[in-house]
Amino acid sequence: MELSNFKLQFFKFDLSFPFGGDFYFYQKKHVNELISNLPKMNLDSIKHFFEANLLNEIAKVGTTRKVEAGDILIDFGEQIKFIPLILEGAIKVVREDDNGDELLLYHVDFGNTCAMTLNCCMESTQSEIRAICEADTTLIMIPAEYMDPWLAEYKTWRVFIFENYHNRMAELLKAVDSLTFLNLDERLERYLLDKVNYLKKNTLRITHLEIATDLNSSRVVISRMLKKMERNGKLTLGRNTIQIHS
Amino acid sequence: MELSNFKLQFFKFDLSFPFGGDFYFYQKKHVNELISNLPKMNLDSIKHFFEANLLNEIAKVGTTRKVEAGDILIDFGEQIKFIPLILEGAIKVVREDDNGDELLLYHVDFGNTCAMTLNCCMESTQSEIRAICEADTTLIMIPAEYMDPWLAEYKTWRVFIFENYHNRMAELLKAVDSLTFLNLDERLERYLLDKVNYLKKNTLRITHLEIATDLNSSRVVISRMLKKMERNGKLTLGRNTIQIHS
DNA sequence: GAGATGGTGTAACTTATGTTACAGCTGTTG
DNA sequence: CAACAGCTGTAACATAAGTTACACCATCTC
Repeated sequence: MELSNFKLQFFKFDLSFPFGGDFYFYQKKHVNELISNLPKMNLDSIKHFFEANLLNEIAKVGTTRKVEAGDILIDFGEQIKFIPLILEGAIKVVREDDNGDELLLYHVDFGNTCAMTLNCCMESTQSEIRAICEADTTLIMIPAEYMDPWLAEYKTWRVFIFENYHNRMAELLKAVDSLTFLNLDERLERYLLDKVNYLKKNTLRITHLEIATDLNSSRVVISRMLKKMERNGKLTLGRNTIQIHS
Repeated sequence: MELSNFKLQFFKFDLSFPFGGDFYFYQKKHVNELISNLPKMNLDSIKHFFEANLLNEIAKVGTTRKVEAGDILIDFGEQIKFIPLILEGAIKVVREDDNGDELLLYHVDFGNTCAMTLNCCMESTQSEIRAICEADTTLIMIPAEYMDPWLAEYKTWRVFIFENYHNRMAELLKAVDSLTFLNLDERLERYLLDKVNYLKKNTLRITHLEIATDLNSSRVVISRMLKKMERNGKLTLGRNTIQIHS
């Protein structure tokens, strides 16, 4: 885990700069300037989400963190002390039962946070999910104690948090729908298209076993279905790769 | 739909009573006094959830509504203009696909609200679910426009809203878990126990077809499983009734 | 009380998915 | 290069759940 030194740098600057509501544009520019000095932290992607004062605060108390593909960001039962705000990359959120069987719930990508995590921040409960990085990911970690006061103070924070809840809820609903109303072959198809979408690649590096795990199925079944899809011209199979024809 | 006249009555009273932060206990009592004058609106069940000023506001802008068992409270695609706060009764939330196939997602009962609905209030989107009353239900309807300002102003409102989100999310997660990791017979068992729990009756008035619909299964299958459970001494079947042995 | 309606029980069959078993292939490691 | 581990393909079989069909009841209506 790499922590940037952004916090300190910003603080120094901040002392010389008495912000007020009237400095909106100036201040915004100021934050951007700072960002440009720090190639590792790029708030650009989120700067339209938040009002200037809040961006300021985020920069002050947040720390950047880089996580590699495959790393586990949050695991079951962990106490969460930071709100993760994703700047870049992609994270998958999975659920597990007592037997260790898994199911992929949904993906979280740029500009979002994990609403499951938010609950934990607000109520100091434990994580009910596991979050795994799918690609190299950059995030800002915001200490959980800011969650509540920012809700009171910043309209854009409220909007952000609620939009995230809404999105996560919609994703969960989609998961329920798939499980209830779709057959495995349809779920598989959706899964692959989803992956193509958020990884922005037509050729996926993945094994049949990994897919089976995500869909809580078995490897043999997935291989069978993939082969059928290949015969139908929907994709091309290779060792560790699947090329989707879109 | 019956609207109480609570709003006006309270307002009259309110004018003669300049509230301030220091009047906490007095004010609380005051609210209770008012409530006792209005058998139809009983804020008792929620009075511990909210700070006095907020209770005050709820009473001012909210209207009570009584809904009968079987009524549809919210339907797919509806625009939601009120936050429903359940005082008494039980509501089930279901999901439907294009073919009209249903699935029960979860139940909402006393002291709770439907977080799905909250999203809609905040973002003026349409309902993704249908909410059906399972028992005669009393609720307070709060106009959606108070959602955001109260978040800014009242800590207890924030806690309430987030707890609700958390609970709904947990329920959805439970639904996903059931669908993924349980067989239909286990889901059926859970379903029945759940029903016993929140209806607080051991003998359920329900048909096999209704159960099949809630579980998105077919009547024949449910009858088969129920019969087996009866043979195993878990319950007693009757026409339109199931008595659970607990 | 005859017919209609809706709820329940059961058998026989189909289909989707999971399981076991095994063979062949690829890339890695000693 | 021999041994091994991990990935893929396929056949044969097992199981869970859905479907169709029909009989029997209870209740309600005319």
